[in-house]
Amino acid sequence: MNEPTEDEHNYSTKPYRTPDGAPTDIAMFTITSEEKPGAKKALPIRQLKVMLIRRRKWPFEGKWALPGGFTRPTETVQQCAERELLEETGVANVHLEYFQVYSSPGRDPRGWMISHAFVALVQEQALEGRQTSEEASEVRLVPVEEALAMELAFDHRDILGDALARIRQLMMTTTIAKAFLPELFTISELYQVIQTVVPTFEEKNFIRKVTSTQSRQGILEEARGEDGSPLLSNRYSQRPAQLYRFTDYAPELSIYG
Amino acid sequence: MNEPTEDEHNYSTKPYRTPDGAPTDIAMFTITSEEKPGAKKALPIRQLKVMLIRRRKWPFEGKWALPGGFTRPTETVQQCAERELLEETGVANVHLEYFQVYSSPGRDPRGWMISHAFVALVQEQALEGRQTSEEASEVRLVPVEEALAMELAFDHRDILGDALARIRQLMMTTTIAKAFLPELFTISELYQVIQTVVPTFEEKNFIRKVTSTQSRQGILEEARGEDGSPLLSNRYSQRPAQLYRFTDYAPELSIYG
DNA sequence: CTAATAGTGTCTGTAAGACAGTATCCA
DNA sequence: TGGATACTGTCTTACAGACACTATTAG
Repeated sequence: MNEPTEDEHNYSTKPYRTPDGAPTDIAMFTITSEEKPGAKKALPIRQLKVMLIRRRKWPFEGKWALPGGFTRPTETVQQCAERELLEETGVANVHLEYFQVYSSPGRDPRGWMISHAFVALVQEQALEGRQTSEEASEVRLVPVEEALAMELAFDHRDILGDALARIRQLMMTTTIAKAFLPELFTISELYQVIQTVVPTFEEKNFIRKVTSTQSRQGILEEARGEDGSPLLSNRYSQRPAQLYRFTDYAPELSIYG
Repeated sequence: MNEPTEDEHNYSTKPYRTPDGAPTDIAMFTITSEEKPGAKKALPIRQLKVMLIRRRKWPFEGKWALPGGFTRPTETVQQCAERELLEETGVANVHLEYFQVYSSPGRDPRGWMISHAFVALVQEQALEGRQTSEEASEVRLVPVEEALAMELAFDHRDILGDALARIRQLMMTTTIAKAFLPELFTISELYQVIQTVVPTFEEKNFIRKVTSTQSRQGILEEARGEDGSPLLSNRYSQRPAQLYRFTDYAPELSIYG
């Protein structure tokens, strides 16, 4: 380090109490898809789930908690969250977004801990294999409503509630839905994903709105083959449906106009 | 404390390096109004300004910086920001909103400091008297564009840039404009405030949009006297203008419908 | 009267919303 | 052929955008 040391400037952190750590907590969401029993080629049942791990140590030993861990002096909190997510759940290349700080005195029995909360969004496929690992019993995907009813460690239920509110807001105001969708998707897949995260969402004429270039100014574009023919999917329907992708257009919302 | 101590559980924070502090930094914005030279009863010149203080100690001695200070173990970072704002600038009862964490290693020469950044919005009148105090030379309201061109302490220019982006977004998507306005205001005052924060904002027919109950679903309501007569203002115009107030309706924005 | 701001009238295009009807394909 | 999803046609109402026009009052 070429920086001057603390001593050279008569500066010391010792007279003041300093935090005992800067942990991160990560609310990692995924949407699971399950075939409707009976009907093939029907829209699947989708569920929003959050990843929880079971604590092995004091405090809150045996309780379920959000994954996370302590930030190191050599990394940012974002890097810490990426690292912990990889270490604890084996997941990388996730949409990972900081959203809030939790600093109430006494929130952690281990000491003065100011925690940094993230939301992560990941596709179900990215978790495959992970679910059957040797630690499977200690890592669970829990439906969000169920998780909110559980007694979680620390203030993790508050954090989870806030995280859920955040991704609901993000789902309506940004194109974050792409984190839950393949590169190409049909309109009804998109509609289902939005409804899974935001159950109150309902739009008649959803197709009209989202595909009319004029009003939405093209957040979606039709997928076409090299010869210009439309790309279609019949994963969930008899009649093949047009596939779309998100453009990188990000609409600016306003309450004034 | 009735909590179990660390020792009882064989837990100690000592083996790990812990942060040297959890400071807060506050970007406090205000809009100054100045009468147009010459014309009376004309719309005032409004400017967005940010509060800076001059540092007296190492590091960055003599440099301008955002106000802020170290969080104590007995308070949340929000409470810290409120306290520091009061101590350093004499301002209380402000709209104060957390917005980001800054945790790059090396961002503070004093050690490992994870900083919590807030935006504050305050009306010019709330700062009156403060500007002529004995420390006046050490606290300044600087036009934002000027501040962004200055060499500020730490990473405060980055923080200020992010804070500005944040209040621009808040200005367009929430009713935060009320923090810069009196309880009752005219449509053109509102329009001016929005334009001062977001210079690119331009809406022909602003009155129509913002007062049509149908489309905006009433974020504003007309102010009326006890006898039901409309309350008017001629502060900035010859012809008296209708006064409005914000309702507590908060529209939910969506890119999908 | 003029300047300065506040607001209305009116026209055009287009979107929103509702909903019935048609299209496609599998079992 | 029926069921399931994917669209399209069409109609009504309402808003968006433009812009000329009127209203109010200080000086």
